[in-house]
Amino acid sequence: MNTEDVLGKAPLFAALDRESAAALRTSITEVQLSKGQTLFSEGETGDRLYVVLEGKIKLSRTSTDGRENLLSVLGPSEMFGELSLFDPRPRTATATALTDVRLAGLGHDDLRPWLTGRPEVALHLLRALAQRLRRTNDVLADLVFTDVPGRVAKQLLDLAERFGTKTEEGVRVHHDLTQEELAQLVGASRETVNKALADFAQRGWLRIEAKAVTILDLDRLYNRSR
Amino acid sequence: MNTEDVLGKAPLFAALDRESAAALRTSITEVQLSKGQTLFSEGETGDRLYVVLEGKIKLSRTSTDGRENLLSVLGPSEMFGELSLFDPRPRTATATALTDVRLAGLGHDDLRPWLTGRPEVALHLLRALAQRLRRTNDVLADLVFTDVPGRVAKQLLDLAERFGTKTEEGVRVHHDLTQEELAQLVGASRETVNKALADFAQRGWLRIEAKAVTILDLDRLYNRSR
DNA sequence: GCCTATGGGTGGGGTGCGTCACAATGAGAA
DNA sequence: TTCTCATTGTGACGCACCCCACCCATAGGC
Repeated sequence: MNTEDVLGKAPLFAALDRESAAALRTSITEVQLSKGQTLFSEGETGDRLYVVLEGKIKLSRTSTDGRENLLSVLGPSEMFGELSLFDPRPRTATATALTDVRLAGLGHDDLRPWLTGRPEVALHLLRALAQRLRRTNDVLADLVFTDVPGRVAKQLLDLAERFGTKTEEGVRVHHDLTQEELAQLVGASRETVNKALADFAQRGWLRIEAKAVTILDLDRLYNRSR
Repeated sequence: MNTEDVLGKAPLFAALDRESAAALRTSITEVQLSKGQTLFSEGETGDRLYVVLEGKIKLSRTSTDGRENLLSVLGPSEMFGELSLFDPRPRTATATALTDVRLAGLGHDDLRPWLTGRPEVALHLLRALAQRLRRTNDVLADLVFTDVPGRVAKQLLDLAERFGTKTEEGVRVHHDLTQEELAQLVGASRETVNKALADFAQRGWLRIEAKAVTILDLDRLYNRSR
């Protein structure tokens, strides 16, 4: 997919007609990172937002005693880093490339005139943040009410929706996460997640692959996630 | 505190000069609820946001199997219900009065012209949502990394900051929550929260009162929360 | 080829906390 | 006042999950 199309799906650009979008694109700085590189770190100042063009990025936080947790994994057309832009404070998360990645970056000053001059841009962004807040509240509830295998199942289904490709066997989800990272994403230990995955595989619901799974029985997995 | 001053502290009005604020106020509908009444429920449609003028409101969600959890407790000048306004979907939480309460309500159509005509309003709202998202992410991390007593301590300190009054003994926090509700707020069982509170009281860090606590040793409680 | 590092797989012990069960206290109604 | 219902207080028990310990497989460097 080309840059144009990927950007068009981001909430920021979806609000704009073709002409305006092209104008905004002139302010964009493209960034390339190779796998493992970090774009910005917790505590730094920063007022740029990014849209993933190609590849995947993870957003993580580190607790005082050094333990990590993943807030999210982002793929093409998804936006991040905008909190420091709307609310001028240090970054509260670290952004690291899970794969080689290409990003579109936009600074506060580039965006400002569009926010003030184009109400529909601000409205789209408000909607995007509102949706994120809802999602985050869902995740919160899951942490309280759902056990680890359930959260793993749910997370896999979510990843499948966003990154999955249909095959004749089922849905292949190349998530690019180590089991350690998957564990940090669902708020559990690596071992427990591994055992949950092994159990699912044992039951024939999925097959484990390198940084990927193929979901063979969506329905069963879905039931386990509720 | 009078209505004018309370509203002025809400992010929605903070963006406006005195004159515009007065104009926006004419669209406001005031609502009164008595303790225990619900303003709106999960699943309903709705496109109004509210600012608490007096009293306290809780926002809760119910999981499929009937268990509840509290998203937040809101007091004067705090805003809620705006997600359904920015993102037209059914409400994802239920709003219930913890005390007799007075609210300022504003519908989508009332607000729309201000959002489109006044960029600073939209910017303030974006900032408010960004801050909420950060807070929610903090809560998420706490659920993963902090034990129940720690979460209780943290929650009490948060409530103290927002609703506490200084006395010669310490800080009195009239939170208006039953221990059951406090438990739902920190994502734990009522019993465990009770035991944590009893332990804190035992150590002389606080005194338990009816729907309130007086924090006697802020420092120790703070250390326990980290 | 070999050697090291990184990630995956698996068993077992200890424990924090949820669940159950019941007693005690308090607040509001009649 | 007394009765009732809501809320608080506390012990016993079980289990999900964290932590530790270890081995295996694979990939990448030399």
